[in-house]
Amino acid sequence: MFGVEDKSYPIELVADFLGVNSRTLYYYEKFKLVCPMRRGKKRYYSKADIEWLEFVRDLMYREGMNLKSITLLIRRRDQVVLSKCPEDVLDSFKNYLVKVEKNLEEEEDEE
Amino acid sequence: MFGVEDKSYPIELVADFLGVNSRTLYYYEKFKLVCPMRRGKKRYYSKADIEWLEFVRDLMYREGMNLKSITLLIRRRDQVVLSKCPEDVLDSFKNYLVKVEKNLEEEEDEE
DNA sequence: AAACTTTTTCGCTTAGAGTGAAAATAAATT
DNA sequence: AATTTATTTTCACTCTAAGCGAAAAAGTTT
Repeated sequence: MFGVEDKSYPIELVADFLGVNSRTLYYYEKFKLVCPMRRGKKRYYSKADIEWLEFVRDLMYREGMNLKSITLLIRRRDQVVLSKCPEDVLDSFKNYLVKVEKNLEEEEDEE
Repeated sequence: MFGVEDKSYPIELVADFLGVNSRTLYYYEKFKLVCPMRRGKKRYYSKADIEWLEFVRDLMYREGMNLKSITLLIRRRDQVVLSKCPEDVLDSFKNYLVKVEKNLEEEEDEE
């Protein structure tokens, strides 16, 4: 996919690979759809991050979903849609999902 | 909910009840989100139609989902989201869903 | 067929998603 | 540490989806 294991990649490279603008990735981050590792201010995307973003991108571009729908499915741990995401990617994203859910419970508490 | 069993209601009344414009209901129909019975050209919404529309409206207004996402979940018979819809409403909507899926398979064939 | 409804079409508005360009900040290099 | 280079952030703009107002067209009713 991008060569070596456990490497991480700068935003511009990832954006190119995904075929989106880097500003789009910043935008997704605001919606907690991704959370790249940071050294200082600079972002580093892992392989799992990138595959996750591919998955998100497809939901948006291929299927026409919007951001809110995707975050809703994440929060409800939706099987039907999320299961289309590669097992290992979802695994490595799980910790992050938990973190996100906790934050969401604090901010707004419905459900 | 609206009184008597097995009755049906004209679009303006339903729109009022749901708190949306009747044009919105025509709009949803284009996206195959609802399919009211028709006598001639005139539409008649059943109780199940109305409850289904309430469900859809909440997904859109409360959760911020878009139409494409909802139709995707329907096509994938998504449990997590669709299960929030009353059993009986979903039941009476099932025949319609099957019909919708068949049409979709003819038009575009992916999946 | 006149009066009244419902449907359809056209065009406008608002908000979400995405991006370009430049300003601000950080990182790297000499 | 000062200059160059890269990244982040902000601002403003575009494009499309969702929704609705108003009027024209088609249907119903009496």
